[in-house]
Amino acid sequence: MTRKKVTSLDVARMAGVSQSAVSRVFTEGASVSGEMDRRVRAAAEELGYRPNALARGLITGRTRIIGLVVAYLDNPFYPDAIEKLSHALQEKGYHLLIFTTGKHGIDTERVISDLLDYQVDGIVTASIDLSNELTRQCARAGIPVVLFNRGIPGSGLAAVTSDNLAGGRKAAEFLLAGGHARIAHIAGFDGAQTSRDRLSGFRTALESAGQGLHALADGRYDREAAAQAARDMMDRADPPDAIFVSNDHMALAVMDVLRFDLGLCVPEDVSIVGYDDVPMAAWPAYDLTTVRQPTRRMVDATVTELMTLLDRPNRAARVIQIDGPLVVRGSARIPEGYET
Amino acid sequence: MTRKKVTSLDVARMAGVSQSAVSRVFTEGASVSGEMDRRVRAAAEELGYRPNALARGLITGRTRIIGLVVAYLDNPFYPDAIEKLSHALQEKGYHLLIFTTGKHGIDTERVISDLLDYQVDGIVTASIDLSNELTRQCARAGIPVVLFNRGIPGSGLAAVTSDNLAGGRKAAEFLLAGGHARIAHIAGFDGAQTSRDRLSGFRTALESAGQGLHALADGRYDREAAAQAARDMMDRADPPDAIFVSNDHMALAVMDVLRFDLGLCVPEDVSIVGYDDVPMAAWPAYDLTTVRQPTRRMVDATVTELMTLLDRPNRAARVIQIDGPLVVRGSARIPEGYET
DNA sequence: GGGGTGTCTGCATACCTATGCAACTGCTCG
DNA sequence: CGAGCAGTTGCATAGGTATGCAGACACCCC
Repeated sequence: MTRKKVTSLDVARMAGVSQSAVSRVFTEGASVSGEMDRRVRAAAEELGYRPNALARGLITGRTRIIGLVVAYLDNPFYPDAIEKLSHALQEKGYHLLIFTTGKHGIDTERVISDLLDYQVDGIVTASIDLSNELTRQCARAGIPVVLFNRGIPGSGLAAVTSDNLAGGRKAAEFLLAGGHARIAHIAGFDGAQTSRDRLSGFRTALESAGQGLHALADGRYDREAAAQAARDMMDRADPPDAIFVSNDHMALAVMDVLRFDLGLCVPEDVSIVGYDDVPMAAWPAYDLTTVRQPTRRMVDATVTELMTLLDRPNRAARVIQIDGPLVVRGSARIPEGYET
Repeated sequence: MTRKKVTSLDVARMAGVSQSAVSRVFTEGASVSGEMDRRVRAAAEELGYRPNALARGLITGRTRIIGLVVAYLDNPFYPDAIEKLSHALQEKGYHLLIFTTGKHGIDTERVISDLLDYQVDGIVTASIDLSNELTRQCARAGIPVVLFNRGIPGSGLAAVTSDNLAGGRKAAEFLLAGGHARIAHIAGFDGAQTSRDRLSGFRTALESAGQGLHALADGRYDREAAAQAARDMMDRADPPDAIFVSNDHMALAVMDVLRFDLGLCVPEDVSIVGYDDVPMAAWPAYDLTTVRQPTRRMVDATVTELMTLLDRPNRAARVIQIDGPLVVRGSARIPEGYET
């Protein structure tokens, strides 16, 4: 019923040449005559032959597989990025092998083992914070790692993020220009450098304007936690008149709480600024002012860095920060002079 | 700097046993004495040995890799499903290798070739309609295929969907019970069986109530197309008073158009019913009445079917339909006697 | 004590391809 | 005309593991 697997040897026999010849025809940069090329390809076509990527990987030591380690996909920023990343890698003949960790990275250990078992050429992580243990293991195996949308300062690992410090600053300047007096922040997860940087840039800008951070809470990159944080903040004696939320995913939850739980108006009662510019931020139901993370450029940088490290494993890993604009919409009071 | 790769032979030498012994220790179901097991594992631990999945796959013919073919991830139903699918497969020692096709499946051919090159054990497709060509190639290679959230009748391929006919019917009955007189539908993509079934169940139910479909448009599973379709419908002399939209992703776009473009109220002016019950459907800004697709159960069924086909490739593929409830929220007029 | 049974182990080989090396061809150039 | 060279090709081997086969061993029971 189902045909036997067809190998390069089968093709060689049919074409009356050696197995090496077949291999060379399908190997880029090998020396093959036009005649040979024609005969082998004809035979291959007829038999339906395609080189076995595994056997190839076994011998070349390069599998053209990139491991993608990801904790969750409910923040729409990630599916979008992953789709683009997969496309970009596919262009270059690479593919993504997915490894999901628990939301709190419990089983990271096992995931890493699996990862190494598959002899992946490189690793991209997203929506996850890895332990030093992992770092060490991958370095030891000589596998390049690129952190996407996260960074671990001092780890020596390559990382691609937006310019989170600048982004936080832009949010602060915008809210200050809007004349807000009680400006709060709901952070992502205080173990994540990305979140810390956004906070740091935000706070610094507030302080240099002579204003302090009015309130601070941890939303743990989770809708429910962010919603609760917002409720708590608004429940205080002097609630904030503006909240910068560390990503859009949480910001939308905060807007829902303000409007539907507390009956407040955005931006009249409270201004909201998010981070990411996910597609939903542009939807009229939210119309969220937010700092854009240039997904495309971040993905391109990730791919470029990865390819570079594949070529030269010993080159120092780079930490790349890509600047993104503040996208002004309707969820925060618009100061004089700002274009929407 | 970076250590050499450590192989089973290295472990064997250190433990003073044969390479086969090492292999057996790491092979489930092989016969090994307790003493041997201990010695080998100790040596393996010390050297940091892990079996090479590629070499293993090459010889066993099973890679424990499942190819996932996906066209787009912007409909949040898919990221959610993929995350669950990845988890479930990981439990069983399998992993997903991603292949993205263009939104309109242009480069399906190349994708299939790549897929086969990697010797995947099985294939899952999502958000995509495959050509018969693909079907044929995979069958020929003896690789089981499971279509997720799509089905191709008569193809003989395994498929897991919700009960789309019943779902369409439920939507119709709900809208009929709500007393709507001009009931329209915005379909997904008329090449997709899933969409056709939803329409068919919907239309049949309307007709058996003596009512016809008031209007019909194709939203191509795309936000923009769906929005335009809604505008066109509402622009007619006798606009609908209810619209059943073939998935939530489009339904949310339709609600945005109605409210923000046309200044209409939902559900007072127009009732909206969606399909999927994506997380956002429950958000208060939309509060969308929708037919739930039980993602967890669909994923479980997909994994089960896949595992079964891996064991017995010749067993007939099954088409599995999983029933999901209508989740009543606030986007459609609620008839007497319905619980919210 | 011998034959049967069951458990472990090692040897040798197979899986499929890429590649170093040597041999061969046809050619140019001195 | 011979040396040298570039371009092709085949041979043989490597890459890391799983597994059939046969041998070794222990054990039991008659």
